[in-house]
Amino acid sequence: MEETYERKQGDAVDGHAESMTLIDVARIAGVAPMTVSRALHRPELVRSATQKKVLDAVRATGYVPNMLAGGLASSKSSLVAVLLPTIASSVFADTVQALMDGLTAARYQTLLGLTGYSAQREEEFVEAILGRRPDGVVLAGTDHTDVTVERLTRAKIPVVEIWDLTDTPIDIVIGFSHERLGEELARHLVKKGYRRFGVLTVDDPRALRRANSFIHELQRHDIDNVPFEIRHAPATLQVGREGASAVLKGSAPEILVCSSDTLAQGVLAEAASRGLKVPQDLAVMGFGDLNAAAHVYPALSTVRVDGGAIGARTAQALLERFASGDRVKDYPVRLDTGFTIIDRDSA
Amino acid sequence: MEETYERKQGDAVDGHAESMTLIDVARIAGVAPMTVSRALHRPELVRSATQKKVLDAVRATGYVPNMLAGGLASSKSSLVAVLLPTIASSVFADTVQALMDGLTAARYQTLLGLTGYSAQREEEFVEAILGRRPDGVVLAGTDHTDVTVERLTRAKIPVVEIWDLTDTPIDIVIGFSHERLGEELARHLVKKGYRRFGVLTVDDPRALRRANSFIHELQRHDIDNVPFEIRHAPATLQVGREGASAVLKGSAPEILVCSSDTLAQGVLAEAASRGLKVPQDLAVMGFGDLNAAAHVYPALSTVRVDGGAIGARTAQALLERFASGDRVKDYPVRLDTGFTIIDRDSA
DNA sequence: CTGTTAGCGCATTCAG
DNA sequence: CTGAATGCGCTAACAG
Repeated sequence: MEETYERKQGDAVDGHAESMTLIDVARIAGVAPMTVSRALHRPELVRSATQKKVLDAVRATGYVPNMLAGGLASSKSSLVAVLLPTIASSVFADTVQALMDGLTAARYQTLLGLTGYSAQREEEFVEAILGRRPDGVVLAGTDHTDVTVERLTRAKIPVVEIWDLTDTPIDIVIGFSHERLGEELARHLVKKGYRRFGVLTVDDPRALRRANSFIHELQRHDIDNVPFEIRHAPATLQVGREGASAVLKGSAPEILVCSSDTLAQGVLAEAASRGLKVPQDLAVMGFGDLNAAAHVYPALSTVRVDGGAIGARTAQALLERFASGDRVKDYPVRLDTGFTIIDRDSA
Repeated sequence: MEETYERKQGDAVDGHAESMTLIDVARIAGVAPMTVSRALHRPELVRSATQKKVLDAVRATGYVPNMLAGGLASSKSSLVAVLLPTIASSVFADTVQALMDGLTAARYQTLLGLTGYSAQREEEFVEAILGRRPDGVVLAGTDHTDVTVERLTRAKIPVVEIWDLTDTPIDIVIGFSHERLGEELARHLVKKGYRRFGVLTVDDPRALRRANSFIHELQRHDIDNVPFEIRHAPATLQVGREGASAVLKGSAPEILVCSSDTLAQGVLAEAASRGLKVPQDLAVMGFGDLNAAAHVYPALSTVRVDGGAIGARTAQALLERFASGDRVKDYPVRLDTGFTIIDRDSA
């Protein structure tokens, strides 16, 4: 019981904590290594007196469990990989925040990868990240390379595709249909009486799909030759302003539909500088309402999506899978988080 | 040489890739496990014929190296932990993007933690994250709990504190002095002739320090009782608008100094709705210029900081440390990235 | 250039 | 409730 250990107790605190191991702690606590492991991870299996000895030893040594070793031994990494195109566009900010809040509360950590809208880079990230043996993977969108899909499928871990919807998810999909959004928006605006449209979008794939289905639906209502301006992502105020200028140069739309609120705010600035009244002279439609822009610019219309809900649901879905012990897909999940058209127009 | 392995070559591709190990690959390639490891990580040490055999076997099996095991054996995780208050404020977006670009190019992966401006949460994150044995840690700011500093110091890995400056960094610090910024801005504006100020800030610690030193410097110029409005982070357009309204209720400043451009844009919206001309009736000062807002709103003044440079320098500093093999601090780095006052006022 | 031996730090599985 | 044996998958260090 009374192990003789040479270290001076007082000094142990300043010792080489980085080299402290479970065995060191066990020796100092006078118990077996396995008991230390239990005291740390499953305290209910350990007598409280033992528990105390262990915790004292942990504090004295500054021991930090090595999760590489733990993960290797248990085949559980407590890691979730998240692959996003960018965080610059802030479209994903709420989602990431909610997702990480949920995961962190359950003691999962997050490995982040920024793919820049490139399926190729996504593929490389997936390969690199799978090497960490994450317990789950979250990725934006549903367009991936075949290799990406195959690797993810093989990994036999929960995979969540977010911010989009598909009938053939890899595993779980949580988001909304960008095609349907484009269509419904077109129908809504046509019904309001608009006939002359303009479209301003960045080259984010999902934004393009919204825009294409929007324009396609307009065509079904005999509205053709819609001015269509595409700019490189990320969407900034300046891109919005310049894009508006470009659209207005060749046409005189009643309403300019933008791929994001940031773009729409840039359009607002351009309209103001031209003395155009919004929405009377030019109506402006954004997308996202993540910063509640529609509250600040009462003339601004937008399509609101709940990024936070997507993140929260994603965390929830993952945690359910983890808890169920089924690391493979036992049931498909396809969650439509929907969207809301917020219309401030007087048309 | 000619190992007899039972698996049908063609079918191996559809095999249980998740259970494939270095030994499986070695057997199929007809070499020793160590040779597979070399072929994968240090190809220059392997004859190209051997190299080919190994790569063929890797492809055939869909083998994905287990970095948990590799990290455990080599004491190198190729992981960098990044702790930020939030990504919602977008202040860090450019920084993170540049940082990750640099790290990814060098095959380091990023573990992200969102602390929400809480030193306590940061402390918990540091403990949890150190368990992964990251090769480096990046954290925002220089205000940490004693425990955080002690743990980080003990870890004996490069630590970079960013977006701030201090004379007593844990290890490396890259950013600028928020105190100096507040002072210089105050002197600049006083020199321009302003006498009636208003301050609108969110409760981000660094924003508060800028605001406090700004106000303190004003006092040295005999300007007292500056209206000072503090709102909860994150900074949104709406917070800016409401905050402006609050400040303008009790005073009539010539210039309203805001803790971010987002806030400033909200102020612009409020000014517009009140029919105030900017900057003639009310000048507005932002901070960041990360979205190049100053290009879009010519009346908006701001203090520009280069978030991307901070991220790029951070990646560079870390990679240098990694390359030098010195995991401990061999030389202190204190890099002032500076700031630029962009003044659009006609005062 | 390639193989062998040893062990990284921990958790699983059994005994007690 | 606690302990001992074993191995997770890989790489360092050496030997050839």
